[in-house]
Amino acid sequence: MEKISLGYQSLAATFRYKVEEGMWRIGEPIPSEASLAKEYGVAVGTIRQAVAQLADEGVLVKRHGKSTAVSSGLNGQSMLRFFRHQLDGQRQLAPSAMVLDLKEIAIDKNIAKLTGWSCKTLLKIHRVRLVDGNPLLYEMIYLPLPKFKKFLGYTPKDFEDLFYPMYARSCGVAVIKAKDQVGFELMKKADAKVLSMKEGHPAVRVNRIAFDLTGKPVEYRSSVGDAMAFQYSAEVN
Amino acid sequence: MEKISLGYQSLAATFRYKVEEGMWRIGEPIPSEASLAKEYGVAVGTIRQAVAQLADEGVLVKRHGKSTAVSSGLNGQSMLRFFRHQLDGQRQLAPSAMVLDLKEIAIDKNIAKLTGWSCKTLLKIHRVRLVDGNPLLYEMIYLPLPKFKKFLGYTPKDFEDLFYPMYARSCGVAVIKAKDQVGFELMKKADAKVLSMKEGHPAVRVNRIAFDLTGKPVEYRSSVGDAMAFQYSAEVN
DNA sequence: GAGTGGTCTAGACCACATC
DNA sequence: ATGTGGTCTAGACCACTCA
Repeated sequence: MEKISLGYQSLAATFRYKVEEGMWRIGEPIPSEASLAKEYGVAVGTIRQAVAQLADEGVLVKRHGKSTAVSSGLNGQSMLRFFRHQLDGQRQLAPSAMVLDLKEIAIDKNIAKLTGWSCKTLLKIHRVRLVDGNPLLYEMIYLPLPKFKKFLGYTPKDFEDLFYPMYARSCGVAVIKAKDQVGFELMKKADAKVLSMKEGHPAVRVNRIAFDLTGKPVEYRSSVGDAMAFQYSAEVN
Repeated sequence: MEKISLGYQSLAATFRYKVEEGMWRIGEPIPSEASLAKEYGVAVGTIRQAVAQLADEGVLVKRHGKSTAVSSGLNGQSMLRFFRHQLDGQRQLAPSAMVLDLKEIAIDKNIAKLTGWSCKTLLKIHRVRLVDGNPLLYEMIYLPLPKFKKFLGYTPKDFEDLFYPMYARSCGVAVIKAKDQVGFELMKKADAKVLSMKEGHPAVRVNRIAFDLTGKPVEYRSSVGDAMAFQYSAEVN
């Protein structure tokens, strides 16, 4: 095994590969910087630079005093917090979620184009997100099917409130990034029914593509809710 | 002058201070890393770490082969690109902007709360952003007044299409970050008139607070447009 | 060619978490 | 006490920009 690698960028690529191939498993610690330095025959500082880059990308997580680990991904609370809730004094909010339906479908041409997925079938999950029992968001979630086949045997009540941690635990998929597109439309009949609203009511739609550790799209999600209750926050840099 | 500073974080704070106080001026190069190392009696690597942190924050800009400089800020095209334009084949889009009005006003209580500004008066600028001559966005821009007093003598036609570079050049203010809030409402009469639309039409409102090199709010902007033509993109990490 | 930042080394010592 | 990552040093050499 000759080493062609030169420089911390190649090392970073090597480490990224280890994560992709599952040699470094999600949520688990990687070898110490000192041992990696020995293994690759470089100075510790060089290892540190490579690790720092991956930590920047969200692939690795550094923990002072403990080992560096492969990221387990976002926790998935990132959707509901975008709604403005009518603040009833200091009362606690009780967000929850409910899966209405799941089924295997043929891949949608539009979704295939957006995600670049080459699989033949998808798992389509309908669910509602609620606050204090009131339905706020109606979500359609599409997952590529070889990868998420474990969910095929699930029933609606087997799903947890937060999906992303469940992806990590059950399917070995860590979501570390997502791209949202926010648009407005008039509510369709089917959506209105689920949300107990009138057809034609102003609605917001958020289409999201979520990415895993390797930068590949692993989820497509289309959510609809009451435009009047919606507020989206973002930073521009 | 004794040095109490220890570590690259203190150095970063020192450098940030130099930028705040104008000792390092926006758009201009800072001393080389070697000379800074000598000046502060630390190793070059330590200087590099401090500089890297500020570069990360967008305060400094590194340029391989040339000197590191204080950032001149964002270029301000970050608003209009959020609309979906009906693509007429491969035709080029021609975005532009027009200032309708500017005046000095007493500070708005709500804006004061959002920005933390303690000044007494603001400059309020109305402008329209157009694509191919069609009004798409109606913006109200609020600027704190000691800082932007130079604009008091301007007439509408003195303003350029992109505001942020103009802030930098004319007022020494570099915008490097902003926070957007996207919400939905029904169009008010005054807004509808400017945009050639009907009152009560679905409208999107984007409220933005823009921050300068020192992290202080320097602009409040409220923009309204046709919700049906709007699309907002953001990344979640 | 002179000056800048970018990469890398081989150490030292510090700060934190854990046993 | 041990092992981890965090900070720092004092060099060396490389890569880029520009006069």
